Amino acid sequence: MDRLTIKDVARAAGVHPATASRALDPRLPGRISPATTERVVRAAAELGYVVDPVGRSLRTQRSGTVGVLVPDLLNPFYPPVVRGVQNVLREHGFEGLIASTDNDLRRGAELLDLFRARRCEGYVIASAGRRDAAVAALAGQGVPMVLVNRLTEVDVPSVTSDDACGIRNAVTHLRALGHTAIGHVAGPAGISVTGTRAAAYRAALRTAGITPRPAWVVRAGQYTAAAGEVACRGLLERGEVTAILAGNDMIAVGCLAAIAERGLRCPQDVSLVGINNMPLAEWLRPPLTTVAIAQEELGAQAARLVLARIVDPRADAGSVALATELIVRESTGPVRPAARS
Amino acid sequence: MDRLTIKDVARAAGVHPATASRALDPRLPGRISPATTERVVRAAAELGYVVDPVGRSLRTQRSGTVGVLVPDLLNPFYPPVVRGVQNVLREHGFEGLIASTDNDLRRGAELLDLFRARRCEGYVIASAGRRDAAVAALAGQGVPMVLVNRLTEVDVPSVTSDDACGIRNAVTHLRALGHTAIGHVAGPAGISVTGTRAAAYRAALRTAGITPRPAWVVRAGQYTAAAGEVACRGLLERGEVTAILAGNDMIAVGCLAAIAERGLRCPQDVSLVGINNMPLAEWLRPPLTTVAIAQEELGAQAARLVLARIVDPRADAGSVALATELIVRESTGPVRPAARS
DNA sequence: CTGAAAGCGCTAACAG
DNA sequence: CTGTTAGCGCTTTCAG
Repeated sequence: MDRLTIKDVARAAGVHPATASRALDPRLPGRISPATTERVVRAAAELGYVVDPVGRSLRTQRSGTVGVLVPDLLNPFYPPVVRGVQNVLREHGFEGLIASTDNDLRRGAELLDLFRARRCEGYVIASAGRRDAAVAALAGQGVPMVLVNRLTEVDVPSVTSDDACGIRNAVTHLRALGHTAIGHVAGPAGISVTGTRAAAYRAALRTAGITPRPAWVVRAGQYTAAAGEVACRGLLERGEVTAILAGNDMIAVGCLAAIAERGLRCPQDVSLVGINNMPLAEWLRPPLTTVAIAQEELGAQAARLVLARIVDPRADAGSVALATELIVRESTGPVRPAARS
Repeated sequence: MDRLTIKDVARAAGVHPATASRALDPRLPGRISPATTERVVRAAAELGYVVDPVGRSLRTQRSGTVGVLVPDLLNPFYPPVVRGVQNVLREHGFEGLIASTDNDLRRGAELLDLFRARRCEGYVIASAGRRDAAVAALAGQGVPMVLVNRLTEVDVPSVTSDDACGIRNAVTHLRALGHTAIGHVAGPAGISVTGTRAAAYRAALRTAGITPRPAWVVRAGQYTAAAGEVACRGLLERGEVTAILAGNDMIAVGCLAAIAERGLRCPQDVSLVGINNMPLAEWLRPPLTTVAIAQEELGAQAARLVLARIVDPRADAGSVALATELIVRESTGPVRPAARS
């Protein structure tokens, strides 16, 4: 009942193993007579035969496997991305090997080696640093690879969210509420989204007729609540801004803590906007206004691009930017005239 | 630079491929002369050879792969578990295939088939229903398998948290604050933890000298905030309890919403305790008192048990219950004399 | 201790 | 359209 091979199927159908193999391969249309195909398929079904991927891999030099690298599975941003990737891969008979780099480039390189050892046919990488030697090396070899969310200096096909548009909408929203002194708690340097978002923030301010001031921007050392809290304290001490755009929702959580700690209220004293729309955003007090990113779709698109490149390595998988949506909750409100202490 | 085989290593070292293979196998002590071993190892290192797991698998009939099934990767409880599993597996040269069942038994069965097709050598299953035919069938075949957190009717080695102890501590804590009318918002039926926790809740009450009343217990249809909110409303309407033990943190989030909706304050009017200590617990308003579970350790232990059973299938991997810890935050406080409506 | 040979399960290339 | 043959990369007999 356990080890069922193509030979068993062939014997049951009264044909040669090679014929059975061909009959079961849907990509060979008309190469086998309908009658034979029918007999083989029936025999396989009755016996409950499933191909041994190992034997197949050895012969075809293809593993049916894609490496998926995320910075941190514990960060609620990534599980939906992984889910999107897995679903699409499985639809196409592939399996994703999932790993977390813990935001460590060296660990990422090790994991890529591991994936290579396992003969992954392609890679979905959400953990790339702007300067990521391992990723650049792999890209240089022409291995099918798609970056998600974070880009490298080297040009590699990617799927990102259109943060610039989302941030523009957020600033417009704040401007309409009367805010003109809008701060930004940026994420750590060395990751592309940090720069993208900071630039988009400045551009959006200008578009709204506001001249950005350097004193309005502080940097969090990581995309975590703790780092966000520390950074936000610095911003609040200067007492200039009435609204804050956080680099992402985790940083926004830290901002919320810093705001409360200082005896201020959100949104009465300070309005706050996050980015990502993580599940926890709606459970915060106050529920967080945030720029939603279609995380699962991010993963799904990435998987589709990799698969396309696996099927045809020369297919130039262009990069994609997915639309974002501003989710207005209760952390943003009209500016108070007296707020500029 | 790409396809490097054992033959290449053997040639470089001037030995037969079989010899090279033996020299690189650490489990064969003294079967190969130190000099030869040295030469082969050096050659392999210089060339950058890594074994092809496919060729090895085909020969050894072992895939180096373990299937890992969780109910829902988007539920923040599971990523740490997965991480614990992966870390231990990788330390031992194994790779985990990760999949979410979306709390759907049929989907779980499909995924198990997928894993079986990929020749997984063992399984870590965190998604078992109390009556789970697919899991039971697999267990019956003597395939190495360890359940995490959720148990089935069939007896299978498992790693769980000692919820009973944690809940006892939570009730003791509430009792010390003066609460005697303590409610419970249980999770959905059909999952073992739901029953375990409900029973532990009743036992803990009795231990604290309180006679549990049926009217104090309501059931949420899922372990989600939305379901918790609906269930909790029913409990609050009766107006009997001054404290609530939620079936887990997600349900607790829902309780928080229901409490606020009713114009009550936590903890002044109603104290609340969760279970799991998910990351979001400390970001809630008020920060949630909860029973912490060592999730990563849960996964790590499970992986160790499976590996042990893979190495020696007759090893009777006993079940393990990990200690819990009550994390007291701000959602629990002294009972108000006037609180009983 | 090492070499030779065989074969894991599958499919591509080559007949027929 | 189908059978034959061969070999993917590795390890494990079996000889020596």
